[in-house]
Amino acid sequence: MPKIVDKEEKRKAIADVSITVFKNNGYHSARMADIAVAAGIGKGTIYEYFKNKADILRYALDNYFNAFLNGAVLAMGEIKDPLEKLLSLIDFAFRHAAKWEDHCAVYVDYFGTAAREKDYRIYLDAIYRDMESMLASIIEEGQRSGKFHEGYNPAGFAALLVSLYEGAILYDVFKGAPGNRELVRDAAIRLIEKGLTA
Amino acid sequence: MPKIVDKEEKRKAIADVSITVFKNNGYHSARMADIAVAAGIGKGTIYEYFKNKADILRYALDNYFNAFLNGAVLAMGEIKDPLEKLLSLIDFAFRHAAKWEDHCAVYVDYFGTAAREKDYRIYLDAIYRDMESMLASIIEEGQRSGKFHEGYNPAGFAALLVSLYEGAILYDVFKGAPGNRELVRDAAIRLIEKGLTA
Amino acid sequence: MPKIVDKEEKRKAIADVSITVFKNNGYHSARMADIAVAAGIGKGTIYEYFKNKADILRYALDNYFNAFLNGAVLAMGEIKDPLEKLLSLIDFAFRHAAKWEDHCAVYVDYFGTAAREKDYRIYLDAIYRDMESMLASIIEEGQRSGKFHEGYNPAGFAALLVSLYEGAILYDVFKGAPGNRELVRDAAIRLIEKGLTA
Amino acid sequence: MPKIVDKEEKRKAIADVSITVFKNNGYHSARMADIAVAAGIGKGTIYEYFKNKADILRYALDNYFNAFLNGAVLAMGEIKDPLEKLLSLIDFAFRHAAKWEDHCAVYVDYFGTAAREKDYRIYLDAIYRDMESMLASIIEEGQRSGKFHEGYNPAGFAALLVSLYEGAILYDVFKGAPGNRELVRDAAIRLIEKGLTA
DNA sequence: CATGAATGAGGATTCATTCAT
DNA sequence: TATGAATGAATCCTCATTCAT
Repeated sequence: MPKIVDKEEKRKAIADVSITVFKNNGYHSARMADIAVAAGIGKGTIYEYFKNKADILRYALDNYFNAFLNGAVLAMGEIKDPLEKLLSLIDFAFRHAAKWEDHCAVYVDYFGTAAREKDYRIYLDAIYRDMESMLASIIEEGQRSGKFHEGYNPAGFAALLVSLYEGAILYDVFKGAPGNRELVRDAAIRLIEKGLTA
Repeated sequence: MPKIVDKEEKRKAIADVSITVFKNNGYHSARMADIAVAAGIGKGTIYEYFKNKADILRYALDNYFNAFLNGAVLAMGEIKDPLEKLLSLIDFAFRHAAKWEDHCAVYVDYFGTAAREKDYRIYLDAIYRDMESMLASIIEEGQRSGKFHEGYNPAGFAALLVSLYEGAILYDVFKGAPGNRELVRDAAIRLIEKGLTA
Repeated sequence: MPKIVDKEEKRKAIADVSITVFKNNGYHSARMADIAVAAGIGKGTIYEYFKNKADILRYALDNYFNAFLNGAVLAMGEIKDPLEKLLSLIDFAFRHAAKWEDHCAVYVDYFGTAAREKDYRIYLDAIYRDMESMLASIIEEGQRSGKFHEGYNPAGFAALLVSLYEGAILYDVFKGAPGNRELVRDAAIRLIEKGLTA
Repeated sequence: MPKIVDKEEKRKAIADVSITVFKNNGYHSARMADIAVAAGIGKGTIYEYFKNKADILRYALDNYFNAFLNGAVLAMGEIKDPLEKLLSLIDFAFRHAAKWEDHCAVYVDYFGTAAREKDYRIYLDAIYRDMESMLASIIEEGQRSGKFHEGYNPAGFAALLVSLYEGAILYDVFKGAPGNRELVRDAAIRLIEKGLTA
């Protein structure tokens, strides 16, 4: 089934180009014509691969989220120690944000839409829930083994970690100052290490 | 003589209504007609008080930021102890976010615009810089007095705190789950207390 | 009846200011607010003196046309010789255009409107007819007395003179080059003198 | 492959229709919707061919002016005698005005705009300068050869001719009386012949 | 009389999407 | 499959005019 491969490949290519356009112009201001030009195809052709403008955004960020989830599983791997596992996850998360920088920038627009439109919301909700339960179980694990401080509510700490991550991404998107990401990451890792362990 | 109107009061009233409309529909989707209807005035009247749609957003969030900055100064007051000062600031910040819930929701859209348009960016940049330097000096103070751990880069920790705050706001906007804010806040305060102190 | 004098005086004052505004911005682009500011009165006050925007234009150019007609009669005075009479009229016409320079500039806009709207058209038509019959009778007089060349159709020559005058005004409005008016006037007078006399 | 369209042809078609609409309603009052309906196309389609409303006007009158300039050169052709050359030019000019009657009617609006907006002004200025220098050199030629009266300032006479022409066009637009154009033309030709020759 | 706050009809323009080729 | 010409719904904003004070 070579055709299908081609089709999927072109979908990805168009989505990648779109992300750049979205990043530069903003999702709302970006015109389909801009994408077509950037992708070197006709305007109509986009609609052979995507239902509409929102569909491109959705698809592109699907990839971003899937890569995160897959990468997160890989990052934790067979690590037994909960602290090590958590730190490996955090390390991966920051590397992921750096690698998918453009997607992160567009994520803000996606977020705004997602907060309002039901379908998007449900979808993003599920992702966040996944991330949080993943984190919460690590926290619980650490607390059970006596390595993490008992005072923390696992769900609350998980939500805190997600918040921190989202905030760091957004802030970096806005700032774009070189070295800022690393500064924040180092502070975060140290703080978590010192503050979470029993 | 014509009707006498408190221009500034009416500006504020329109902006307040607008924020609600922006929150519900999103800034981009919200139509000037929606605002006019919600405010119980004619479409044209809006333009007597604001140059354009963006001007309303800007004005509304100006108030939000100014209230934050003023409140932050008040929250720190005469507190000498750096930890107490920091915690008071954090406590205020979360209360501020709760009080200005609608503005927070719209803040995402503002952020997206600000990241792209020069004027907005400069303005928001200044606010962030203010917040960070405020925080960094508290950290330094704590480190000098030996109360805070020496390992932290003050600027990095300040950026982390801002990130965390922004992330918590955004996450809450998205979630909107009752009790979530408090869960995150408590975890944050405990983490900072435990992790930052020497 | 002092009130009426005041009212009429203020009408004139507003109309004069309006002509300047119309000249600078063009009739269509000029806003009632501009006129109010320029006149140092409130927007609503204009409507105490004029029915609407078009009414101001109409009134202002009424004055212009009336002054022309009155001045023309005066310029011809008791002059018996048809050539002298014609030249005196032409001389006056050019001086009138110079004196009412701003009105001339606005006249273009008026003309465009007049060409389209019935009421305006009828009015302007009457003025042109007056001017033409005035001129035609001078030509006929000159031809009867054997001083003007017989070959000219009086109505045709009158229309030519009006055309030339309108054209000179418009061209001058556009050019605005100093000395241009005089150059055209001298050429016109010489041409008419040489070409019209038998 | 999509429909193949001769862009330039369609541009011309839309512009032609627009001129009719402008003539009937006036440029300012004419709505884009009117043009679309008259052209049998969608409103949006106009913008595929023209940047905006002003662009249509500009394009249409570009054609008008270009046709004039080209026709003028043709009309003068290889004619040696300056009087003959001038009369041929005048004859052409009047025929041109008759042929482009609708454009002439719209020309008034263009003129009003051109007198105010810098870009338009520069453009129209250049055209007038061309016409005048063309005419002035004919006058000079005639004077050198002793055929034209020496008393005329060539530039002044050229400006007079242009004024007369513009005035005749405008006056005709306004009058629209049948036979008027010919009456004016005949008077003009006779006057120039008699008055200009030595 | 004078005012300017309020209004909403009106119009230019944009752009996602469709569809004939 | 690819295209881009065509479309019109959608929306911001302007400004002449009204009218309560």
